[in-house]
Amino acid sequence: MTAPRVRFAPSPTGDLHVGSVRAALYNWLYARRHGGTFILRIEDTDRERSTDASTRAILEGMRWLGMEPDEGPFFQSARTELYTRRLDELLASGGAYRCWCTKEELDAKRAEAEREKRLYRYDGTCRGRSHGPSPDAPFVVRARLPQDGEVVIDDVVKGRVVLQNAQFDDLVLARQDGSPVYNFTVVVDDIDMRITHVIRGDDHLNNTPKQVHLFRLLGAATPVFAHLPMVHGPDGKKLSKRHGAASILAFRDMGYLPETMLSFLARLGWSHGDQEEFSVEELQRLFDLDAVQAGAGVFDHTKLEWLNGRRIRELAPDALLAHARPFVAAEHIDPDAAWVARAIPAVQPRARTLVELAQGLTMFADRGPVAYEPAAAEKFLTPDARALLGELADALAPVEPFDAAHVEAAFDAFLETRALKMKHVGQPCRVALVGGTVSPSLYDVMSILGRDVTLARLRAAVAWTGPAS
RNA sequence: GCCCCCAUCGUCUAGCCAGGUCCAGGACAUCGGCCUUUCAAGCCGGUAACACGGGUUCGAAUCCCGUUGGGGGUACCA
Repeated sequence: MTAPRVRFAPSPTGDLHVGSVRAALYNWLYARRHGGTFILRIEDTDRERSTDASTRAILEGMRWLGMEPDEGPFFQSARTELYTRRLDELLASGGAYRCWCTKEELDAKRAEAEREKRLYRYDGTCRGRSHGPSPDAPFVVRARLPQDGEVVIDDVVKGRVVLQNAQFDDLVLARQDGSPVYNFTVVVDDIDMRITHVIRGDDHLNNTPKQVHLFRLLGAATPVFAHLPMVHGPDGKKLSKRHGAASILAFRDMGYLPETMLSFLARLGWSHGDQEEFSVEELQRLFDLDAVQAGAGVFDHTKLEWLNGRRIRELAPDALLAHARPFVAAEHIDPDAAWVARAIPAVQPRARTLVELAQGLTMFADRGPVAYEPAAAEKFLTPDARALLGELADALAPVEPFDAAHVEAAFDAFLETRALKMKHVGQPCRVALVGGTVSPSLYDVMSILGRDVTLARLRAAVAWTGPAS
């Protein structure tokens, strides 16, 4: 087999959808797996709906995920000359013809067909016409498609699909203003770019027979087709914003790692035995089309979180911090502060997203008096406990160096001399230090806070006088 | 309406192509337990599925047909 050439061909009409990203991923992985070429093509033939912002979002999303194209990005809007040339060829060969039917006439016929509950197809009025009602009458260009017989598509994931030609219109190739239409530009470009495998969402399956005819009309061999199942939300409908998030950049902003998205999306609709987590390198080595699922899958946000948590725990603290910098800054914490580096390992096993990681850091920031959670303070900062905290502070004051191991030793000694158990001091101490009942290990908390802040917070608790009101 | 696609635990899936090794395996979630200074993490265990109906076969989750359900398409959108 010669090296495959595949493409991701999004239209820049909105956010980069995770379903699209998965299609891009499968193309990219297929290319990597088989030593092929991955091409990015922006299908912006619809001038009305295409936006620069959307193009930027596509490029940004692809870069974030590390899926850089080997060729491109190509913009269809810059390739009109090619389309015009191929259109002229088709017109000359009879593969296409001019159609002077007006939109109004066609709409009327369509409405009539609907009224009579007939299947509407273009009736071929202009198939045999050589000229219009007047020399300057506007026209569209239509493909001359076979009216009987069938097309067979041997789809890699869907299997053998047979469609009757009688169902297809003579589709429009170019609009009245001469601009080419999607189904035509796709085929022209797939030929021009020597695409060998068309891997895309199965919402395009119905377009495929028309495109197969265009390949033939243009004298080209058809590529291999692989139609991927859709990605649905929990309600079984196509995933969209109403399900929370559907844009890849939204997931980035929620604190998911790019590797998490790649591993998760790859696994949604594809599998390799029972393996649940994949590195990018493994995906590139293992991925193939034969293990792609035929049925649609539901995007399971919960499992994504679990996977991201796993990934966060695996990362080296400094690598994790590198990913988390913008999220840390968003919590008004300087990512370069020395204590941040100390705190990362402590909050790391508790975070499922980078947002949670950054939030977990806030309890260590020195921002004046600790704000106690009312219920926690009331329950644990009893007079007895507060007295103990004062003594604890005195016991801890001389610890040197003030790291987790030495703090723990001093803490144990304190407990022993007072014949106390951790459960008597633990939670009061935690509330004094971070304001609530949940935190990393106390020894870690204290060493991260440092001697001064630790002692200050402990002594502040001693002076606490009950609920403010 | 018509056309096309799909169908294993709540969810992602293994098994299906080459029928028996499957009273269906893994993972997320959930429930219970262990660990434990809290919360996580980790470990152990439980609940939970072959959509339905017909065939074919000694034997079907696996093959065939139908039904039902879901999704997609039906543009001078992509």
